[in-house]
Amino acid sequence: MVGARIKVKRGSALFATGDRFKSLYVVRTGFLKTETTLEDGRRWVRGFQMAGEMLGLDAIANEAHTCDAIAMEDSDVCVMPYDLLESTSRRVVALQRHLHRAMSREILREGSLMQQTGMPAQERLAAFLLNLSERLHARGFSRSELVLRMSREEIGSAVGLKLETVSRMFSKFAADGIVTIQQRHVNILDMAALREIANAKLRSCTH
Amino acid sequence: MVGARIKVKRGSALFATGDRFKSLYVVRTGFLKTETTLEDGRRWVRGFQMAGEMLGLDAIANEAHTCDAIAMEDSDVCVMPYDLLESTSRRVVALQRHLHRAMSREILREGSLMQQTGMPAQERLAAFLLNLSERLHARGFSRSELVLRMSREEIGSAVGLKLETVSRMFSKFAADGIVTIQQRHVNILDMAALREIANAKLRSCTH
DNA sequence: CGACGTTTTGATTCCAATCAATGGGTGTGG
DNA sequence: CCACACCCATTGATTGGAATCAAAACGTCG
Repeated sequence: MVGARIKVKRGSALFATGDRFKSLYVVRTGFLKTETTLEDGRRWVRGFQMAGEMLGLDAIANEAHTCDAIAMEDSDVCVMPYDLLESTSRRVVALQRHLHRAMSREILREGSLMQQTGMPAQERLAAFLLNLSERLHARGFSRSELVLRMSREEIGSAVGLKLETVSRMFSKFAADGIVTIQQRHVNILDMAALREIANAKLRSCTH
Repeated sequence: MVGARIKVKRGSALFATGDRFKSLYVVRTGFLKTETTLEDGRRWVRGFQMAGEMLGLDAIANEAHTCDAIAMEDSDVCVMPYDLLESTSRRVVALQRHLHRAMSREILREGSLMQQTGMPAQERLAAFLLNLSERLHARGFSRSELVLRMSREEIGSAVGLKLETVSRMFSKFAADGIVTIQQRHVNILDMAALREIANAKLRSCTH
């Protein structure tokens, strides 16, 4: 049930904002980001996608892509023509289920990001690191040692902070002995502490 | 293709967080809000739903609702059993399309809310008012005269601000002659100005 | 009328953005 | 191989906008 596979070179786009919607995509190998250009020309990172994750779901509504999907490293992507998905999912219940869940999960993903609005910077970054850690772990990598494929600016853009703030918070985590950071190599030393920071609301209430 | 219709009394819940997912819902008449309880016990409004809008899409992924849907006024809601939707949409292409689009639109909705993260308070509120205005207009109501069915606190919660800030910004809009406000009755006097505020990024670049 | 919930307004605080400068890494060409 | 340039990251100083704290005005309903 898999369509063609295509390679996307680092820095080039799998699809761009405004492209007519024809297919959904699943990352096979590599690492992508999705981003949009705001009215003022600044770019806003909507998410990062790694192996097994789907792209393009937002394009169904208007039959046009609403963001650019850009490879952050040479990537291998599976193309699934949407009309084929439509017709096949009419016959194969499992596929229908899978598709609906993928969409629903995307709604949840955006929602949980939304939730961070209004949270302090350190909580957002803790959550960002934990999320990355989990996703990498689910793919067989170390839970504690991660290599960030994106710049501080891109992280900030994704979680709603400025790059300086990202840098400061990373430094703070390092000073507190929660992580070690060398450039883009992050080592999580104290997972529990990170989790506590990410859910700090709890304590502020227990007070 | 419509299931049963049920009435939800003002203040009571159509569904609650954790409820097993069985159906999607479409508002017939009335006005609902969806909200979740954060770990610290505070409540966070995820959105407001009016006639024609769908609820429950976020529950598909985990077969459980992730928010409470509460009627803000006596409402009339159409219940669509999900397994029936599934099987019917396998036969009726139009329904399948409709469902997919509804999900995709929900993804877009969350995304456009996300976009407001980092915007100044007045831009968010301008956007909020415009959004409400559009949706009411699409349902045959006046574009400029609206009655807010929710409190300042709920508005703030939905757009990521504190109630005092919401109140201040409303006062500011009124002082600038953009709107008149008496309690929850809002009259938009200068739609163009409101739109400019909502897209202020443009000007800050043109500078 | 009186009590409660909501809204407005004011004073102050605090966090992240901004402005600004320095340091570190990487890659290229002399 | 080193020097230079460029990009990215860190750190410091200052500013600004929303949150917070606090109090008063308004509305609604029993």
